[in-house]
Amino acid sequence: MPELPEVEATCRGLAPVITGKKIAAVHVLRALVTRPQPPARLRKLATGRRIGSIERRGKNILIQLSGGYAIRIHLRMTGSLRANQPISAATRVWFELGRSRSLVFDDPRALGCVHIYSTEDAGRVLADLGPEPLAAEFTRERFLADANRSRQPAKLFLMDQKQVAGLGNIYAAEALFRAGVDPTRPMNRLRWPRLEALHEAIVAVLREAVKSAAVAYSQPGGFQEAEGFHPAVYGRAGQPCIACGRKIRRIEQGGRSTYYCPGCQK
DNA sequence: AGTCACCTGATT
DNA sequence: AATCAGGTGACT
Repeated sequence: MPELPEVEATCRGLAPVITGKKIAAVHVLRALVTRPQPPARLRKLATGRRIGSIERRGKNILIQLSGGYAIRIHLRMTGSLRANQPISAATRVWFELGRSRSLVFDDPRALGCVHIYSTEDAGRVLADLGPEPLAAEFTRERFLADANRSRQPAKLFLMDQKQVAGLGNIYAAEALFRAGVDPTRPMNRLRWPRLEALHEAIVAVLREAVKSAAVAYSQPGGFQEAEGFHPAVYGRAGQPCIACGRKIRRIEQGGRSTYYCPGCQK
């Protein structure tokens, strides 16, 4: 599930709950998720430190700790991070925060990861990420310049974390639909009005999604059903386009599904 | 630039 | 039994 909006909602939801808490103990139930770092490293380096902040960078979660260390968590496809939840079969790592408080990383597929770095190393690890689409650095000018430099198909460009940080399969497809851009179109062949529309669509789609994700995250069950976000194209192959009525198509790009409207996206 | 491997669970 | 999944890094 998690793309930028869900990760953002996770951080916002957790910040007031875990900031300032001290990590009393670390339990790594699945060594897989700390790989290639040994689980003992996380245990040793995190235990006893205090949580200074929790922030998002792209789809990464960064938990800054006292003493110049940071935990980086990536939820990948099926990870989730919640406070004061009972551990389950899907729990891979959990942190005791004292007074029976906890921070629990669940991930049924175990594709996600939990690493600990010195603050400088954390910076290096995240250095390759492109601009934050919801920050001031994501200007039209920068987007235009980056687009002109790339021959990638538009959908793959949007999902490339080095180009824009945080978009995944759903919101990339939704932004392209909203801007009327053919997902297979090479980025450097897009011209100004369309490119500006795409820039705006990215920001608008993500802003809306962050709002509904924040609501969904505050629900007891997590993100699950309570979602207020209804995709216009994602997952709707064969169904009529909400704008023109033509059938939504599904194609494959980079080994993943792309959904788009052949009428609206040229 | 394209394909695969990493994992597991849900759906066909 | 086979296919699919909202992500990414390491291969060719």
